[in-house]
Amino acid sequence: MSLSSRFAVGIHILTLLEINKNGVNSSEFIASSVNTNPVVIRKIMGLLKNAGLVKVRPGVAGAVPAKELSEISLFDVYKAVNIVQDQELFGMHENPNPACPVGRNIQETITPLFSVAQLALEKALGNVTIQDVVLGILEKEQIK
Amino acid sequence: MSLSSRFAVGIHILTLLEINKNGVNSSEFIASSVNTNPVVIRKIMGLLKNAGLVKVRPGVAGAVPAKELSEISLFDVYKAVNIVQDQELFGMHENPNPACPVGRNIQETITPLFSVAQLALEKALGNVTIQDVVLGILEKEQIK
DNA sequence: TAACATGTAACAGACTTTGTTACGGGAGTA
DNA sequence: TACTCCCGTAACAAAGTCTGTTACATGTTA
Repeated sequence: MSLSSRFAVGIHILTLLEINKNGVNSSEFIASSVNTNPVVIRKIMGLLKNAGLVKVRPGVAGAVPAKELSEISLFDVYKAVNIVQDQELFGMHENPNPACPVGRNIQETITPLFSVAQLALEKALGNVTIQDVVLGILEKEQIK
Repeated sequence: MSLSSRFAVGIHILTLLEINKNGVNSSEFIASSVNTNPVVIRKIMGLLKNAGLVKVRPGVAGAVPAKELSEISLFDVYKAVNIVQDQELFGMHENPNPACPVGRNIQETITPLFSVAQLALEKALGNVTIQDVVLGILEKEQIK
């Protein structure tokens, strides 16, 4: 089971805005790089826009970053594209039996433990920026 | 989007084995505590068994832990119930365009970054044991 | 006004999870 | 042996999400 690829696509989009900064980054152009439908890109772009990561205007072709890419972390993108809610990375079974000591306490016992793990994940994502991804790609291109 | 509740159920099962260690932990009994179908429990129990965490025998009612609960971490359970594969916590879009510098490099650039985050998550899970969960539940029972 | 891009609703197909029923086969007891 | 209980597993259905598509309204520019 994997989390939605919206996250990876969001990173792809932002990275592409930089690599192709001299071109026009329309949803169609981006879609051809990601290899998907332009509507998929527009939906994700909308999420990035709501999060204040990109600027897009209806009717005007092309999106641009709303911040320095070195100030957009993978965590920002992860939050923006909404693949996981707070405290909800790990699914919980509903309505365990309140007549059982385990059933009536398991949720509040486990929740903070799950939270710690989720926060560790999110912290790791906060340590990397889109700029890092851009540099990684440029390096790989140099080598080739 | 949340990861499968099999993980939470697996923890519930192992915890219950301890709390109800003087009783017979049949799939039906456990199912009533978890509030699900016995078959769901048997399936998850099979995964725990394959991972060497519990002992169960066909035809014989009841499961018992195969190790000390202080030596079973949440990470062990997480691996056992198979909610996430290695390097696959975050979904990736397939077949990005190889004609684009971003498309042809994004996967290998992102994969190690995702890996670091996933490992941080898993490490956090490794720091907690089922015994900790058992103690947490006992504490909550004392207070009430 | 014409041409083009974004924003969004609506829907379909694919996939996974969760819950069920059904049944084969092992284990223990009378 | 016959009976009963339970685990193991296959098969299937319902529900939910993701991903991709079509269609169309709205906004912008020439």
